[in-house]
Amino acid sequence: MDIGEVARRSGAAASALRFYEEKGLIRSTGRRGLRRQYDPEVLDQVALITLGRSAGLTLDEIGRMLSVGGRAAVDRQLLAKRADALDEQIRQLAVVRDGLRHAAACKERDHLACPKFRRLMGLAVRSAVQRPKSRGKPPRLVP
Amino acid sequence: MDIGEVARRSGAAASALRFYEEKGLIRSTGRRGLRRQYDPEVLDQVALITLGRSAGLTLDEIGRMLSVGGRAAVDRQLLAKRADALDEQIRQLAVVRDGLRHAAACKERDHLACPKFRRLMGLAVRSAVQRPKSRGKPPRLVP
DNA sequence: TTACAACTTCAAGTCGACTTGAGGTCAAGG
DNA sequence: CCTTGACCTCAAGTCGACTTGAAGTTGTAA
Repeated sequence: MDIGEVARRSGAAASALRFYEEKGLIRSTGRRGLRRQYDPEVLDQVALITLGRSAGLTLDEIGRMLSVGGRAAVDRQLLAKRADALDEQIRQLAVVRDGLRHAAACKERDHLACPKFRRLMGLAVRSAVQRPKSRGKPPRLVP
Repeated sequence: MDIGEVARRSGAAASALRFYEEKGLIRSTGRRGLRRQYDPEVLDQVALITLGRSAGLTLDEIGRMLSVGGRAAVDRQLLAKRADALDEQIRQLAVVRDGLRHAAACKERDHLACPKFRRLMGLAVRSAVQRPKSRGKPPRLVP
């Protein structure tokens, strides 16, 4: 397949696909003339990348996860560890979400005066402090 | 309070606080010499900013909520929408986590070839040709 | 009074994930 | 054969939220 077809079928821009390839997240099978050719299986990989991106993972993280193809038990440990880290990240996001949801529902005029909100906010802040700062573009939101 | 104390107590860097002030998200009460002075209530505002940031709001959005009077004029719709977006993000993270966890346990060398993994990832079922036609409920297709 | 830590301003740099633009190549259809 | 549109490379630009660095000022403790 040409890059254009991959783009059409995956929803990712051709420029993004070139970028992924440059970063080693996907591979083309060769060229036809100048043009990159891709196997259909690349569609799965791009889908995985897209999924990871919308979950807020960086391309580096995704790359690391993709690259552990059936290797040793070391990698199993690594994978399990990453899953645990995701659990933690999910927990933190849930706290923030609860805070937001309460703020949206609370009748209190000034949210900063609501004890419940303040408590939730405190939690969110504390967990935000110890989290690595995520820079760059925020995750692509799925509407 | 000096900016340094606000930084210490809020967890935000002094440079970030100056940045927030420049953007109109917080206000100093004046100067002592050159130095900005802050009221303690700025701590609440910074906490709110931090909460909003970790929920994925932009400083502009947060600024709009903070800008009306001293009270936080929170946009409930926006907050609810953001909470929903967080739900979605959490859902996607959970999918990735489950995939990782499965990959850690699965013997398959190529995870993309494993049906269970594919199902977890919500990937389209591959090559229907080589699998027996199932009677009963057709698989739910993920678009 | 002097040292110095803590501030100040302003410009420029950084990070991640791409996008955009200029200028060039090429395969296929008419 | 010629056109055309889809591709190519490479450099630079973009966006948000800060950070960093240089160069200067000042409150305060010794």
